[in-house]
Amino acid sequence: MASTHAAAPGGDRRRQRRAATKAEILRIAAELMAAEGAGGLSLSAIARRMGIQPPSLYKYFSSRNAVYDALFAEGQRAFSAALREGAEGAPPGLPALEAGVTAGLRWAVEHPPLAQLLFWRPVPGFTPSAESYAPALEAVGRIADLVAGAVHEGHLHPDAATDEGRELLGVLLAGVVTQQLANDPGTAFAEGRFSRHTPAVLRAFRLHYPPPAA
Amino acid sequence: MASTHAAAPGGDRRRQRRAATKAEILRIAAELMAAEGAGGLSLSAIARRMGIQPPSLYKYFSSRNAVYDALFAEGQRAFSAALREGAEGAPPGLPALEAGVTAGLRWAVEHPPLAQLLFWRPVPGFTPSAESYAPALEAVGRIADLVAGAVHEGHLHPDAATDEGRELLGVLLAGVVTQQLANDPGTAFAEGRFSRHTPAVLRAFRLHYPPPAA
DNA sequence: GTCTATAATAGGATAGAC
DNA sequence: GTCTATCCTATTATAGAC
Repeated sequence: MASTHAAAPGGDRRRQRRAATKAEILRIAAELMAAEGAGGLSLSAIARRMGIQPPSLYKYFSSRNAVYDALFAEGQRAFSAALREGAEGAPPGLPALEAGVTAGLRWAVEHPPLAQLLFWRPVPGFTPSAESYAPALEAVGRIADLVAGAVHEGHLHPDAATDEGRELLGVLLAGVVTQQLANDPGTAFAEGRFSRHTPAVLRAFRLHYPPPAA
Repeated sequence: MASTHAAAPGGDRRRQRRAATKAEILRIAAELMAAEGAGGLSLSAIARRMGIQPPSLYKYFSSRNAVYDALFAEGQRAFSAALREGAEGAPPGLPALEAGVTAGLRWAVEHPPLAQLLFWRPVPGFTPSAESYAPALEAVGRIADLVAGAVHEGHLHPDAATDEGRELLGVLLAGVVTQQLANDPGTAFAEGRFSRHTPAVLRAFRLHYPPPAA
């Protein structure tokens, strides 16, 4: 009854090894996307870079799109984590919103291939699976919560928490990422010709939804 | 001395026919990009759709990237024209700026494949030639002129005409186009989940650079 | 879990006949 | 300016030995 997948001695090591190999595949895939463009990923190139033969990759991912799907999920989780960690270190309300959003943008600018996969649709035949899309919805919800928090603290007009407000914020974020990655790639977040204007972008959002009291 | 390329009788017709064929190639290429994604263009597919053999295409374009280059140039010209025509129909200053920008965004949302080629970098090995990039600079200059006009009329703070102001506006435009094409493609400009917020986006820019007098 | 071998396709691009 | 034929390369994916 004791299969190789059960909790037999050595099974954990084997699973760890397998997970490490999958992680290395994804790491190299992201490197290749950075070099060739997000749509230019090929299993052969991954295998070459790893020093193995292409068929071996199928023991870890069932298809090329499965690799994209895993990268998409990983990217969404990392983006969502950046939002959360950025917001955690700041006082609730507007500061948390702006810190979270800034951290998210920084992550995106520092991870071009994954960010392109999240914000654009650069791969012809690929659409994320429902499982991989779940963290995407979580990130959207997280931003919505931060906006709601800022409204609740009286730092923003309640209209900021409407569809219009959330979508306007999404437009601003996507704009920074898009312009930075398309027109000034490889520059650090703080110096990026577009990402350096993140504070101005946040200011625009603030001015658009001033609190009722002010 | 009279070569077939000179102004001999019939030469014009021949040139027109040739230009028409090139235009049809580009039209079909744009259709395929819409269906397969901007990076998914193949000469074979174009030839199939036209009912000719792939090698025949090389009489019109010297390579696959030459097709992309022509599409890029065509897109930039059309985008720039949309800006100009939109601005022309409005009073000078802020109205001209907002009308021009809105017309440009409308064009982008209505021409997804070309807009992706202009705003993103979806094709691995392709970078626009200097000739094709010239209209891009023209479009940028046109927006700068519109901003300067609004400042000159006293409708915007002079800071709007700085690098920061122009880059912020670029971020806003790229954000609308990106979000609309990536997350709600195929919807008309006025109803698009993101493009419908164009007036709000322009308002944010206005509020960010209020005129000194106000 | 790795390999070799191979299928099945497709792609871009060129040479040369007509 | 169109075709056929072809080159060369590359891809994803599967079958089966070890």
